[in-house]
Amino acid sequence: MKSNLISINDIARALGISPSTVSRALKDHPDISTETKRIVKEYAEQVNYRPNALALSLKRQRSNTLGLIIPEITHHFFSSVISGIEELAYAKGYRLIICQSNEDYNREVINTQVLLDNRVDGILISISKTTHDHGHFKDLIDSGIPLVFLDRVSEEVETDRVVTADFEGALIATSHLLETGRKRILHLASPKHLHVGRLRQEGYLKALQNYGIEPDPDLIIQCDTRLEVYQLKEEILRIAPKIDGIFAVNDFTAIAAMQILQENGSRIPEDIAVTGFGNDPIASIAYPPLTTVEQSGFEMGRQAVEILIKRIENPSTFIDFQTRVIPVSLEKRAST
Amino acid sequence: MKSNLISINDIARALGISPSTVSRALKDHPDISTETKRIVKEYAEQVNYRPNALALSLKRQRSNTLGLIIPEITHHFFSSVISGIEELAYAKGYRLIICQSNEDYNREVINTQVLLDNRVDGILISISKTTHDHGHFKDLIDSGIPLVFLDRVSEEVETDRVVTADFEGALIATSHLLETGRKRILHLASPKHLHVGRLRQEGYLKALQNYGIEPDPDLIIQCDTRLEVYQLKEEILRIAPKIDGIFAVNDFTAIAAMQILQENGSRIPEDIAVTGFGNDPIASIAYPPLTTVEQSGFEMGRQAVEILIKRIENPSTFIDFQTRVIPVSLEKRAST
DNA sequence: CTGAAAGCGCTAACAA
DNA sequence: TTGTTAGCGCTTTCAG
Repeated sequence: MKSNLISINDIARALGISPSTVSRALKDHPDISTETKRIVKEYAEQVNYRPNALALSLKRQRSNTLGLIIPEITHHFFSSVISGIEELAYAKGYRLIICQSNEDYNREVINTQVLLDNRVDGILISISKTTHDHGHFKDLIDSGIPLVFLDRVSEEVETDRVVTADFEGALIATSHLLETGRKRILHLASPKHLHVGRLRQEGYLKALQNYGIEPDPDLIIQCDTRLEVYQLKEEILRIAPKIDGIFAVNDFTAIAAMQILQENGSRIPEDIAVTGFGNDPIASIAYPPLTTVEQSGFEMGRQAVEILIKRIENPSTFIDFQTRVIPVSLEKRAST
Repeated sequence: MKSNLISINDIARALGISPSTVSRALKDHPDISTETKRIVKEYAEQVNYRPNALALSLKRQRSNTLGLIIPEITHHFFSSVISGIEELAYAKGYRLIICQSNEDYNREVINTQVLLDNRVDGILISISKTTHDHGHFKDLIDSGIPLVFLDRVSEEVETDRVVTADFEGALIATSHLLETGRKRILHLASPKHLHVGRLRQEGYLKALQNYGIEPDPDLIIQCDTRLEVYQLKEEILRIAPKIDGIFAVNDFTAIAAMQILQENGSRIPEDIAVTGFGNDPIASIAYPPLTTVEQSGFEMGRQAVEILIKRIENPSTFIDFQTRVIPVSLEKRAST
């Protein structure tokens, strides 16, 4: 059946009544007679009428659309975040526009503009690694649109946040290494300006402190991608004989490290025990399966949307900004 | 700086000129005097004017938005597809609304409605596994909106398609097993109604035929997820002694099969060589690293958008529907 | 119970 | 060179 985008006006004309009556009839306005309602609804059904969301949005000043800016869609953690967001947004009747920053500051700035231009009702954002200036977030706040940070948050901007228990995760992962008798633990860390990375490093340090171990600055290397592990291969192998454990800031780094160590003759976990962070699907498939910190992206996404929609739907009632911390747990596997 | 959503009318009022003059000045209409343009642009800049995309869309009958319906965002292949789509769509000035069907037919139908309601200019879709009725796709075609199928295509609907070279991929993967001397090759297959799965099975059969091997129906098991491998564990292990190779319809299935076989004492590739399909990141990390068919989701996404935008931007000029086949290649690793 | 009219923000044909 | 007006599709106040 043809359905070439009928409007309320078309229906009104066809039925010889006014557009306003059609509008009301379709939404069961009490003023309209049962008979008129029946006729209108029947006809609307027949021609497959569907309200134009664009016109509705313009009228209502509300698009029922959420915007998301995320560093990299192709990254299991982020794609689970998206999945969680999409799930709840859909259930609540919101659409989702997704922008990718590709870890590029400039693109992130443009993306915020694009979302604003499209009058999204709220924005979810996980900050790019190259973002140091947070002015564009402040502009969003100023323009009055609700904003929720996810995982990678801005500390300069006051708004709602949903984060992983990064400190605790790092603490339990490192403590686990210490409990199993490891003493010289290398930390493969993220750049300092990433809040997440800093928290994980603090968790690592705290664990050492709890066990009365003096941290050794040589045992903290900034290295948080598979590629960087290969670039820093020489350095890591040089340190290898002096260590018996590794706490890596994420699973990719952990696995790459395991691989170069194994190629170099180290046994895992006998010589060096390794833990990652994130519980990416690759962790359970790595050899040996990687002990890591489970971090639910899906749950983060859901909770972020929950907060965001609450803000959108209660614009007047002031609620304090909150930071929700999604708990983590240790997945013990054969690498430790 | 405050930027609370200024409209053209606001500017007109503030400057004491008409909205149409403002509109024209902002877009460098030749009729407008240089002086007026300067004043308008300066003011617009100052109050941080941004055109309302909703109003524009309504007026132009064109939203510059693309819709995507995809089975599961959390799946590396699909997330790379999304990434390719997002990349090119963004570059061409289009927004992207993403819907997830979660492999659920009903949700897929509703999603097509949602996208239509939002007046997207075109739709990209990869069909859910549970979709057997294709009426909703026909409705889309009837309503005149360009539609491009991605990877999992409908054969009942005539439109543009971008697909993987599934047959060839299966052919080269199976041939590779045969070349290395394997003769009894198990195929872990997708449900028959999935076109992709059927093509891969045909490629498998063709390879056998090329090598003069009679296909054995017992050596084709319908099993295409990690979970199903575990559910069919008994059956697979029962068959294991009789086979020397496996061609799995995807990498997860291949890896899960390797794992249950290894737990059961089989050596890979010595006893049984295994190939997957897709080159998921886990393939290179599996133990042993999995030989598999490289399939570029990113490239598929890009090409699908390219076709779609061409259709959108040349609605009148009739171009024949095309099916673009994205080539594949074999990634040889230690599992064969 | 129903209709006319205005307006959301923008553009474009037509007038001046 | 600029302004007036109508209209994209819908809702809603006000009138009848």
